[in-house]
Amino acid sequence: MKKKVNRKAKQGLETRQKLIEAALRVFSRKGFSASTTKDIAREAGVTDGLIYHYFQSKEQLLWVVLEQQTLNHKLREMVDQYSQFALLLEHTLQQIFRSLLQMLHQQQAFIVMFFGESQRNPVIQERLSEIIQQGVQHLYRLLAPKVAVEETYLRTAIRNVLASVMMFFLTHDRFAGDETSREQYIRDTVQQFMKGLE
Amino acid sequence: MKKKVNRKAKQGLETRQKLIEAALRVFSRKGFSASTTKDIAREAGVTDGLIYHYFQSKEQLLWVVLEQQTLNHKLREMVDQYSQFALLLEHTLQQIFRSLLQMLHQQQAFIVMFFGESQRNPVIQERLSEIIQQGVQHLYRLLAPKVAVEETYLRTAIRNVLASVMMFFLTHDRFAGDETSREQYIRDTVQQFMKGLE
Amino acid sequence: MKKKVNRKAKQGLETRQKLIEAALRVFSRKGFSASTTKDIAREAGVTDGLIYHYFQSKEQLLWVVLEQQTLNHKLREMVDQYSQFALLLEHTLQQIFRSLLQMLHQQQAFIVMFFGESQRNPVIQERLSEIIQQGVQHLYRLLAPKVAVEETYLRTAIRNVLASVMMFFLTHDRFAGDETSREQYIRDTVQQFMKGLE
Amino acid sequence: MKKKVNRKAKQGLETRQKLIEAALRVFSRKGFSASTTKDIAREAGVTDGLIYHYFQSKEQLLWVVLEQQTLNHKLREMVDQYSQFALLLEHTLQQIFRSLLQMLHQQQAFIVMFFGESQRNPVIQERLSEIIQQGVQHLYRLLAPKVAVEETYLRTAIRNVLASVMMFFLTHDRFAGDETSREQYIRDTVQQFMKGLE
DNA sequence: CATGAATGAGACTTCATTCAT
DNA sequence: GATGAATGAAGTCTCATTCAT
Repeated sequence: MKKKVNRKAKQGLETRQKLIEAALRVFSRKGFSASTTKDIAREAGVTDGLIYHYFQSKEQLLWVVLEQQTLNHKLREMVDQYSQFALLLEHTLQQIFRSLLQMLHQQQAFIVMFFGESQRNPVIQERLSEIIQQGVQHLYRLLAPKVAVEETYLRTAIRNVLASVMMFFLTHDRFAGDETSREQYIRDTVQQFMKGLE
Repeated sequence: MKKKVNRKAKQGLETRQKLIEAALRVFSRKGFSASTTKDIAREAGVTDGLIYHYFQSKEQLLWVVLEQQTLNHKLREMVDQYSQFALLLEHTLQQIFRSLLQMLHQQQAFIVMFFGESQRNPVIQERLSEIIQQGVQHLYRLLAPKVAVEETYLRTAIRNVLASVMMFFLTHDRFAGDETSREQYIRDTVQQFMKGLE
Repeated sequence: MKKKVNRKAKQGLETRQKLIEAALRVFSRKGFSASTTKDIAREAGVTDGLIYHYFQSKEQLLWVVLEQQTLNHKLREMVDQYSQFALLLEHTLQQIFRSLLQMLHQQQAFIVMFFGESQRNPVIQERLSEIIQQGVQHLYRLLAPKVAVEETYLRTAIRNVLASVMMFFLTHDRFAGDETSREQYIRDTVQQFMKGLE
Repeated sequence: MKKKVNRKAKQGLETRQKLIEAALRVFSRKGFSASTTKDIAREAGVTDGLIYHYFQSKEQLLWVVLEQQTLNHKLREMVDQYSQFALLLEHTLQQIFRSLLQMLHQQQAFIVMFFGESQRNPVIQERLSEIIQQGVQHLYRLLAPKVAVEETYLRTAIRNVLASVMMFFLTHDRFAGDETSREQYIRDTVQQFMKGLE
């Protein structure tokens, strides 16, 4: 008896999750407005109407997708991971940015969509702001003990370098995906960043 | 008789331009997909069907809007203007970024839309890439004679700082529009940039 | 030039009117909720979407239908018409009720729908109340000079007899449409009504 | 074992009844077509699918609701009750109508719905006709021995006065529920009715 | 008996586009 | 050049109904 309920409830949650992930993919691919509920349902392998069993509207589905999104969980993991090794700070940062670019590359479309929708929805804007805040914070914890600059200045520097990396892949990396130039970019960017903190 | 035709033709061009500008505003506000031709017609103060007298489709109207867009004309003007004065390079850059932020602030919505659409349309992507390229070029011409670093390194630095400024306003400036923190940001960013070129 | 505009505007109004009349028929036949916009469009001989060129929603279309409805215009005409002849009051009333039953018969479905919707929409309720009020008023003007009873009493009597006639056809007339029993009913009802005013 | 089955069967009947009553309320509130099975299930405090365990369709549920409905059971009780006392006929009728109005007030929405559905379903129409017939019959039994008029005439009078009372509450009583005017109405209506039978 | 996930037809509505005027 | 009526495909969402558990 109990089992039955559990199994059914579990299946429900699974389907819900399937829908969220499908929505993430479709929204990323086409943008929110151009995505249709039919697209999402097909992507999730269910029928149209089921979306509305789990979500009140297409809009609310977007919110859930964005809420669940944790772009900077991975950033945190990277920071934690690489900061264990007693590397030169410069090398640590290179490693982090290398991974970051890879991650961003996978989420590229999603991020652009996120920005686009934040434009016209304050709730989403808030969420985006929050995520960026946290991303900066992760790097700040790594760097603060190791460099001797004022807090605000350091935060600005971090924010700027994150922005740069993001823009790099948004505007460049995806066109010419060649390894060499990416490595060059990372080296140069880290160098500039470090010099800026001297 | 000739005059009449001319006047009519002129009026036609005016209407066309009115439509392009209206489309720019509406696309910026809502994104391409969520904008309706009715919205655009109303914004331009004409009736529904007229768009199709001047443009083949809503899509083509977007192309025309983007083609006409010259975000970096203004950047060039700024560079030209400020580089005349024999200011410290640092002050020149501060002036430029100050103006740039102001300009970006006005075009914010449009830029986000541009990015969004570039995501799913290669032609638009190309156009965006072109514009960025040119923007970098303008600053490069200003800086190349004055700093002693390798070309690629300098270009990367410029690209990065432009990206930073852009992101700053996309994610921060619009929330807290206070003068002080903006000035602080500009000072810090220019300082980092200059240090990175030493 | 002027003519063109006029002709087009006129055609627009005609289509609008066609839609209102089609909606009246369909709503009457099926009730508001069970009527589909497709039904209405087909009944009017146009395509689906056109409804929304003229009306904001199905609901608003209902309002327009009800606003335009003037059940008691005809009652007024009857009263005016029959009261000219120097008939016995009894005969005049018989004539009026005879015509009234005929009219109600044609509008039967519409009236039931009207009642049904008034149930859950205050605006419609108001409108219904208004129409009844006016209906009573028309008969009141005819009778007041000719009978010697108190105003409230007379109004109640009129309201009652109108209600009776209405109910008669709603619950009876449509089953057994035979002439004889209808005539009998009219005679009896008028007689009761007159006696009640003595 | 037997007991268990019985208990279960009993619970089943209870649930069935709960559903019927819930359906009655929801249908009354929204009309048949605008009521959803989900509404009904929620109103009954059960889950969606259960309705289809007890009823074949939403339509059939309506039939069961209407079959179970006995508007005139109460009328009969009233007639029986009040006719025991040796009151003046006029006072008896006033009492009856007073109670009737109260009852109608409670069932108002249901009645309108009943009429509405009878419009488009012959089976329901039949049922409505039957109920009215019986209502008239109850009053006829009370009055026939006490007044000296022809049968058809008396039946018409009863039918009319019932219709009046019904319409009164449908179109008036619900707006202005004040005691005084209701009492006035009852007095006037009974008076007219009695005069009509002289 | 009871649950609620799932289906799929179809409802209302929007909107790019066409075209007669 | 300009209007706005008309089209029809497609989109979001609802809902009666089924069924595995």
